[in-house]
Amino acid sequence: MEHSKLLSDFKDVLRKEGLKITPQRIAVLEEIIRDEGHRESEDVYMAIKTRKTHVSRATVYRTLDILVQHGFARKLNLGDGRARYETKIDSPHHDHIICNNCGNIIEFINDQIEKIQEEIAKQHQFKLQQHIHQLFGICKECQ
Amino acid sequence: MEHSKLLSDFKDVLRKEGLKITPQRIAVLEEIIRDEGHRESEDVYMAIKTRKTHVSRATVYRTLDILVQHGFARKLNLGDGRARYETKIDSPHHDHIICNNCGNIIEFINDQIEKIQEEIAKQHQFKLQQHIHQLFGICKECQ
DNA sequence: TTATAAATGAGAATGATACTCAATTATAAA
DNA sequence: TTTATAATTGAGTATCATTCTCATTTATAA
Repeated sequence: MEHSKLLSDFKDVLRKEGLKITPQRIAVLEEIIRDEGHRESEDVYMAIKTRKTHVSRATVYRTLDILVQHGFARKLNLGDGRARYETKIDSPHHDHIICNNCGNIIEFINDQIEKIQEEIAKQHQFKLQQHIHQLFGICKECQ
Repeated sequence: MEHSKLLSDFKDVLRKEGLKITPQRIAVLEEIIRDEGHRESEDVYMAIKTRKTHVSRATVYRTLDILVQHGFARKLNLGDGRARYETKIDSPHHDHIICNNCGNIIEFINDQIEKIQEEIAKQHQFKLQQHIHQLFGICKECQ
């Protein structure tokens, strides 16, 4: 999606929610839609500081939450205690393969698995809301 | 598996690893093979204290690690910051469906998904080691 | 321009888990 | 059975990501 469209969409969301448009919030959005992969909160914080925008860790966390809640970002839990954030704009649903050695993350999507998941949920009379599907192993480079 | 067999298997493992057989370690094993579902470390700790065995949280964590490392228990990460432990004895591989409302956990296994996972790993030239597959939704009782 | 409610940020709080190290204990050897 | 000793334990401290607090600052509507 076009950068300016995205920015104005975000501003619209903020306005609609009665939230203020601040340089910090814009900076976090910009950093996430930069689309540089699966970013930790600390990464985003440091990147913004490097770009000379004054921001705090608290605000980064708070803004990342807003982005997730409004569909601009996706939050992932890789089980290592640090959340990762990735852009959700122009990025269809996918799951992840993670290298246990170098930490490299590859995305995958499989329609058949998605369908089977729905069936499993139905079998157990669950109303499916989200899922986590992560494959862990050793990537080509690390073998 | 028979209780006494399990106990002696555990003792064998400890001996083989040069680890000592202590009442605390036995107590943690007993608590896990009780098979009362997906236990938090704190649960296990409290249960052991209730049974009048002197133990500390540190030892519970340390022993759960030993159990996981030697195939007596499985550790799961449900993304809420607290690890869960379940017996792995006589319990074939399975994944989990978790209710977002009441936290109830149901196990599932699907061979087709397992097979597809292997294919996906192969496609990306990953040597698959583990996977996490969790479905989250609202269970029958909570709808 | 002003009034004000919301946002920010520095630092403290939190909570699960890991670490430290002195005291205790299991075990192998005598 | 006793002894020597290396491993284990536990109380409390440390860690680390994240959240919270609240005084100060700022965006925005009037």
